Amino acid sequence: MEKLIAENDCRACMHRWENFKTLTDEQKQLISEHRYEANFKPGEIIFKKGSPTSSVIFLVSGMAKVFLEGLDGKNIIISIAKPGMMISGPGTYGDLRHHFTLTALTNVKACFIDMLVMKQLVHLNSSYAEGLISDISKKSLLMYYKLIGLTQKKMPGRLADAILYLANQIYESDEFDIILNRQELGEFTNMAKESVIRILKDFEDDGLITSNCSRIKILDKPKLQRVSENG
DNA sequence: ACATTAACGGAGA
DNA sequence: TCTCCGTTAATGT
Repeated sequence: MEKLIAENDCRACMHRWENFKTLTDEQKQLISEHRYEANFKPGEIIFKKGSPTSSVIFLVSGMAKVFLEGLDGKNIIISIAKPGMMISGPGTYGDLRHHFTLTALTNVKACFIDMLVMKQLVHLNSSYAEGLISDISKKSLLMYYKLIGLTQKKMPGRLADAILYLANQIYESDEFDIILNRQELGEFTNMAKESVIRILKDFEDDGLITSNCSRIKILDKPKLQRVSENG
């Protein structure tokens, strides 16, 4: 019974997002009273481009992909979401709509926090507000460098970036099972899946990585970083 | 330097 | 069986 209470009280979960540390107990309680959980299977849409930004989302468990729905049904994956990250769009303080779609890559438990409450906290707590701006700014910066990478790097550089991103930011390990398939890896690096396959093989031939199906292991990280930097 | 297309085999529903 | 995925090679831009 004790355990059940702990699981339902989101104060136990609050440490997951850095910025929740700025909240008072009372403010945390406010969030506790305005949050809702839902479970998703791989491939299921958590929210869709165009839908209202009525909640901020945190993954309790699992991973999801954040992607833009471009022209001709072509997607651009902009990031992978995992627990501890705030997932909300720039539409939050704009047209109140999502501009990207979020779908589950694994089994996902997601926590939906009422957007009105999140906005209320901005008024109540200036440290929280600053942390929120900081979070949004970091994401904005990432997009700048992603834009440079996608437009000015060649394919090996882009794929090296993707592998380093997954290793450093997502899995925090140099060996991992990618939850992205080849198609999605292409959507993340703006290349055809056939090119992804060919360049993965090139990397393998050059001793940078080993890859069989979903398992990827980085063998020579400095060299991979050089490929990333040299485009 | 890349995308596209076609074709094939394997895995899984 | 049918569909999805990974892979390869040939061809197109």
